[in-house]
Amino acid sequence: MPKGVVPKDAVTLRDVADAAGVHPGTASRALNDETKALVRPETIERVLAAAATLGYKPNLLARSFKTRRTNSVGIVIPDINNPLFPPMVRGVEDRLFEDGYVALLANTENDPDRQRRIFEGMVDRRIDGLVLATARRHDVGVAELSEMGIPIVLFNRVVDDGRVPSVSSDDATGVRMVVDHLRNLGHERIGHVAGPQSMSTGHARYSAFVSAMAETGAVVDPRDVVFAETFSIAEGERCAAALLARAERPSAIFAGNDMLALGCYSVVERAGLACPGDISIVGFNDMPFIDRVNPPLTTVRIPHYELGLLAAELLLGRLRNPEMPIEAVQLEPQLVVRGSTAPVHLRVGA
Amino acid sequence: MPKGVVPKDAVTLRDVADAAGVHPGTASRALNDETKALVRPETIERVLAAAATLGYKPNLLARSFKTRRTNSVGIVIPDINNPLFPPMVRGVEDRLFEDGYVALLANTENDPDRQRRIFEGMVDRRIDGLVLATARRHDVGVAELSEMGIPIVLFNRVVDDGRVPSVSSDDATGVRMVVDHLRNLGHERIGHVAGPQSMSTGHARYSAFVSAMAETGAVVDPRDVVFAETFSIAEGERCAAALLARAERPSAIFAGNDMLALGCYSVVERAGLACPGDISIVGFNDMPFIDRVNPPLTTVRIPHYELGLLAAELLLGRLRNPEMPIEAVQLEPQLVVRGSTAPVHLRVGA
DNA sequence: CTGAAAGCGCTTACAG
DNA sequence: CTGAAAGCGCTTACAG
Repeated sequence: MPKGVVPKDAVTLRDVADAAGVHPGTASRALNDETKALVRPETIERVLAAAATLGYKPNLLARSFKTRRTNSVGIVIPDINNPLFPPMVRGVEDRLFEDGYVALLANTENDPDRQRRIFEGMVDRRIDGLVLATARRHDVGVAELSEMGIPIVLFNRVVDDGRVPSVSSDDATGVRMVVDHLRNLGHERIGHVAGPQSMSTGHARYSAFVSAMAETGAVVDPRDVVFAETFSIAEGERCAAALLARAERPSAIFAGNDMLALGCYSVVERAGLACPGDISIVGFNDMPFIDRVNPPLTTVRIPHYELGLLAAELLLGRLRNPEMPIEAVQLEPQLVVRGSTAPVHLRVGA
Repeated sequence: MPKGVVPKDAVTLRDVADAAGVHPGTASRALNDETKALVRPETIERVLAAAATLGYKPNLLARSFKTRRTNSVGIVIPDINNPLFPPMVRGVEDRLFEDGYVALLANTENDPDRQRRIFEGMVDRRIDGLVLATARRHDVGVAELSEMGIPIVLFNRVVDDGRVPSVSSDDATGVRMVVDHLRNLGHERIGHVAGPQSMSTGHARYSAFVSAMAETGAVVDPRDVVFAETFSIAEGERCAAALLARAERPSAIFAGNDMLALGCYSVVERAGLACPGDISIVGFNDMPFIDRVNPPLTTVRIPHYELGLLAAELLLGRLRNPEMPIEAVQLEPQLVVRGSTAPVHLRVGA
């Protein structure tokens, strides 16, 4: 490591000021959009010309050190390998990029300790704000950040106490569409592979499932609901296996998201069952590439990219005006009927 | 925007020094692993204790401004929505995180202008180095960065002049495995949907295809090769359609990557052809979730995560020692035979 | 081993 | 409208 060497910037503000024959303070004001109103037009021109000929580029580190703004924001997600997140992350990044911000990305793996270390690294680097998809319903990390006054926007998942701005999908509506669809097809007993109840998505979809079923006059046998520990294929397999192991299995399974649905697919296939011939399966999220699986999965589409875009928009708003009221935006989902569901009267043996 | 307000850090090095009864310079040395050897053990202890009770956290911006090291690196990719990249990005991030680095992520969309703006934003923020998956075979942006002395490591794609460190897959070997597989199955004429020739991946696979075919005694009709503009499903469709439009179509298509192969799938299906019944298709990359498509795609697996890991490792090495010789690592690929290829004698009408 | 001082490159009240 | 000065919070030759 080169030590003791602090190479100076090729050309600094002082060089520009000298070349333009003004004081560095004046050069600074001339170069800054917010203060250039304070300086005479001819002076501005002279400074700009000097800056251009010298190829001056401000040292952003010096500026940030002074102003405490870095024009960088952190994006924290569980795992970019989950296909749900790339489009959301793109949404956030694209909006940030538009405003000259840069994005730090990190994956928590839903590990609170890792999340804490990630938060620390970002806060220590003085990110201006944070966009988070990792919130648990009760999240001490998020609470701490809030108390520190770090601007935050949650996306996809939300916290239980509604004191943090967020952008998510209207899961209650989405689930109701699923239940109505299945019920209209004639399904009486619908099983549910529920997501983790420590997360708003898992919990909201589960409770919406119970209410929606009740609304259609169906009662949910508690044994027809199995709770996954994580939103993963492996957990989907475990839960689906439990459901299929019952003496009389439900004629349909609503999975808490597409990853869990993929797990259901594997188990159903391994059990030698046909889908939707023997059992119908529905997912949630309409994540990228899920439209390529076989049989085509009926699921609920949520606007991934827009969700990210909006989350960034909200954060940018708070950065401009910290006093902005707390918003919890919910985006409308849409049922996408594909091949994994069928009327029960078409079922083999039904 | 709160103006004119420069809130001071809660507790600074000066506070710690005061509490410990030492000079700030001494406190700095005591707190820094590289200089603590210069200070007396009791003093270190006193400083550490003071820092702990005060809850001191160094201002990383101030430190970076002084030392010109930010412990941050940029990851630049074409598009995180391409399933190939999430695992690679994870590999890079995980390795960086281990060493206390933070990652800035950006997507170029293969747009040189956007790439330039991204580079500028990162360089201006004084990232310590850059890991790039967006290189073209002749890339002025990459060349500029190199000349500026910014430590770079390329991954997935490489540049033609081998003067930039890189980690990629051994495409020549991978392609040879594909060709041998297909030839052993009895295929005489194999078409190729080639990737963009401006990128090393597209070009290397295309030329390896031609050589490997020759090695097996087959000659490639130039009309059996169609060049895609991008590695996308849409381009795969366009190229496959061109191939199928020929009076006598080849019995197999080797696609430059899995995205292109997916495009081939669509066209074949739309044409009412069966795969592998009527035509065999092979992809490249074995990208995540490609194992879920139907029919199962034969492809070449490259170690995505390890590739990212190694790229980060190489960069970290260069950060420690800028004089490190330039390495171009190639990782071994592996043929994954699934259902999209079949012996020609089993074909309908063959 | 430690102190005193300089300085990294900006921005911004404060005067004029 | 502009200059002069202070200062953001560190690190690091330079003395002692």
